Amino acid sequence: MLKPSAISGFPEWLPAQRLKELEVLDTIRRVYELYGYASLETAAVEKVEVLQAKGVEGKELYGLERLAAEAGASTRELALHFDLTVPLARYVAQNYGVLSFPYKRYQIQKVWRGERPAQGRFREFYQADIDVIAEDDLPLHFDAEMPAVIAEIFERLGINARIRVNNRKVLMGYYQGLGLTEEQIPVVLREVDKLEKIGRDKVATILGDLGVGADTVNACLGLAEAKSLSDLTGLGSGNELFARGLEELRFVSDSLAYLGDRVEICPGIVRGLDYYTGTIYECILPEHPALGSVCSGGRYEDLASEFIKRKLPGVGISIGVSRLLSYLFTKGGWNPTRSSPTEVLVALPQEDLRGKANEIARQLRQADVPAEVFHEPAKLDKQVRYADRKQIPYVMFPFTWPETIEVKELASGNQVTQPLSEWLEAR
RNA sequence: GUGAGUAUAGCUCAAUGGUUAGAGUACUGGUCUGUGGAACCAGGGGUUGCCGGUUCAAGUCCGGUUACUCACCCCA
Repeated sequence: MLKPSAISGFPEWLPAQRLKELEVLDTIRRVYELYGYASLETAAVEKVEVLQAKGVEGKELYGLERLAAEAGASTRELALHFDLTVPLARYVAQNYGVLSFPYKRYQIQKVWRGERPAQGRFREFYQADIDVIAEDDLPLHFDAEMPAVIAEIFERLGINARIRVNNRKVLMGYYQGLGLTEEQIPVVLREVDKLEKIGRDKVATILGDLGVGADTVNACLGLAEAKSLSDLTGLGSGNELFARGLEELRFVSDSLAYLGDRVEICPGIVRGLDYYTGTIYECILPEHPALGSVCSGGRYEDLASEFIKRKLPGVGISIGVSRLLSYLFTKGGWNPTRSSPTEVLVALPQEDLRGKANEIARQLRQADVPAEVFHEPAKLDKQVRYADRKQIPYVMFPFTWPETIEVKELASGNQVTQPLSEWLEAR
């Protein structure tokens, strides 16, 4: 017999958790659509050359091949997508002629990454992306829309989250103004990004070891520790890029003022992917910052230059749904108990009541109430216990059908006898 | 990729190198054939991850291997 075992990094939820996951996915989808984004689903598989077009390392990718592939056949052509942005770029380039721009799409799919799994970090997980792609110019309007959408989703889900916004131009301009070279900037950025995690002193030491002068180190940390727009005025040594970034950041900040402290301007955040060129986002849970970002994204100047000779700027953001759920299930106090969508269990006390039980269930379903009939005549305690275990809220008994129905509400233990139509109305 | 740890019943874990590997929990049945959560009783459930070695004797010691977990790196 094969031993069943979990594959590390490939999460599988229990029924109650999956139900919750669907709720979350539905909420995300609903809000995305409320803002006018259209759904896109792309193939799980892309050509390796497409996936690597934006400089992704091969070791992150899971290749795809037939187990019984003929000897000599090339087996390194296809791989599972590791994010949803690269497939989007390919798709937009391919369908450029028939899409209307700005193209607003959402995409909720699993992605795969060949990483070592850890708390909140998976090899297979859901991402829920939205992006807007424009031709030539993309108004800043959309940079401000991203956090608005995300904030609304978190609000509907009852999750306390903090969306942080920064701008790559601010970072690049600032560091250029300090006289750092093109080679130094990415390295310095990566270290500065650890400020919150390892503390000011350690970052200063590391930067010093990289050959950055003491004054410059202080200046780097000065930007990273800025907490608001006003902390930035007077900085930047007159650098033009910095000034433009600041302008953009101000526009976004002003547009999102109504969200209060759910969105904060945070010049310390960096984001890993280097194709971001303007606004960048990340999103943390204040109650568990160690989990890392549960949602991030940014603006890029040119989505699909590898695939098409058109300038297609975009801005997008992606929710790490699996990471978010893993947190909510373990530390976030979400302990879903409902393990079935059934709202009413129709009891089947004896075989000769089967017709009545089936009819009750049919009428419930017609009224859009998920209902199931117990699968065999059995003692009623067993049937009620079944409903209890699955947290099915109601059990109906068919004895008095069709005039009335006996309904037991499990949470309270109360039982009433009334016509089904009355029960449906009161619901 | 680097470092450390763990592996025994479906799950959580016991068992000094020594009889037939136990407990809690979960499951099934009963006490209780018109109604859940409790209690009590009974029952089923194991190639101790895998391969090899040491020993009269290995769940236990040693080597290897695989998987999993945690931290780092990085990211959603």
